[in-house]
Amino acid sequence: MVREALEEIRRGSVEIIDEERIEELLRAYFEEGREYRVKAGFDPTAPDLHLGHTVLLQKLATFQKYGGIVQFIIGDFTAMIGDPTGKSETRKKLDRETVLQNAKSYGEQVFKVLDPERTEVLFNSQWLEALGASGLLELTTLFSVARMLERDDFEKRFKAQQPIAISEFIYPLLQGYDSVHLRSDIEIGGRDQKFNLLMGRHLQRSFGVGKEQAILMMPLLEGLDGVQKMSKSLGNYIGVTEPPETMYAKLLSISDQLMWRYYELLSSRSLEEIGQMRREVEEGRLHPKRAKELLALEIVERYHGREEALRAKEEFDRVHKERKLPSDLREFSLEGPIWIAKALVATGLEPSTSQARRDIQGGAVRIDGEKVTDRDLHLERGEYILQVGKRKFAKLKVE
RNA sequence: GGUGGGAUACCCAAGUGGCCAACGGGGGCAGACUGUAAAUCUGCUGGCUUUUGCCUUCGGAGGUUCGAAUCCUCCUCCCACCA
Repeated sequence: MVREALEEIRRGSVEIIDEERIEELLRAYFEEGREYRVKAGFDPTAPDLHLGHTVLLQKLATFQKYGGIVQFIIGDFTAMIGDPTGKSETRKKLDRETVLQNAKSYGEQVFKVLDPERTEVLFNSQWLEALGASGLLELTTLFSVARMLERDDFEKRFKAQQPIAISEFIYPLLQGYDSVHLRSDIEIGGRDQKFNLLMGRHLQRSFGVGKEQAILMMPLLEGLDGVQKMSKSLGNYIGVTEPPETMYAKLLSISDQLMWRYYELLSSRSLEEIGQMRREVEEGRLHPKRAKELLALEIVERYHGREEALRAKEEFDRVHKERKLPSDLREFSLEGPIWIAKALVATGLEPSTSQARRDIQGGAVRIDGEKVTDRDLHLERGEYILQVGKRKFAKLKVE
């Protein structure tokens, strides 16, 4: 039992510090039903969770299966500092109302993965405000500048003679203090969080609050491009609130190589099963696209349910396999006669008439399936199906 | 605080009076090939009632000039070395 659970917990992780502690906690749970606390921190800004975040959430959910109570921390206080990522700046404190609103929105997204019954949502301003200047001062005596400078990005910036605000030194201390205050048994975070996570252990030791937390680090999920980490600003993400069709299509567009990565980090299939599939694909007994479909179905189902997932697949196949029109064609009605480039902009298929002209020139535009070659084409009264590239369609009625 | 260097399109980066809507690379979009995969090859990559035309853009504001990303003045920001 313990071994199996541990195996599942280990899956996909980059590094675990003090694995014995986790084993201990699991044993205590299986033998005496004793629960334990697993902490993870999140940004208080408006959440728009994508699959990258869910890697962490799913790991938390695994812990919930085996006796873990998740301490879901919304870092509304620490956000004022801004985690030192090198280029970050001090951020403004969000007002209470916004924070609460964001928290609510978090809940809506997070509980598709987490069990609400086994989750405590906490705001760290609650105890960090109370800490006060003297408390903060005391915290700062527990760690040296030299050790602080060991942190990767601090070290780099220091060597490169780039500025480091003193407040940035405070960030890890506060995050670590969260663990002291909450008596966390385990903290999980991204690989990039190692220093901060270790701070939790250090401070727990300093404060003598019992055994130090174990640490589990998860990798950052690569985005759709397969290279950079998934992030909203890079536009290579799949949001958990995106419609099923979009999710499905995005998942099918990832590379075959990346698919296995997603399988490992996002699928709930066992590693054996995944390994089996992979062998079959390599031996040519299973089409890679089929494997990708299964992955896409599983993930879409998680956020939208079985029916929606199947519908998304059907829709996708209809458009891309059978080359038929999507079922939910957006319809527009315009005064005619109208210049084709204008029509494309009006229907939102193109951002500008200049771009439209270029795409027509490049052979990317079709009307009723026929490639448009005349850039000056005008549409007369009638109904048309406009298409740009492979995926953008609109129905246009010219009056 | 002193001295020097820099700011160009999504990013990097050329360009030092007209040939510049601005070389090249990355990224992105599209086409071919496919499985809307990858790889590869090709085209495009400021906007405009319609393009061998017009308008806007080279940190900001003025100025010189027939003409400026390029020259001058002031301002803002960044970097390096020194203190």
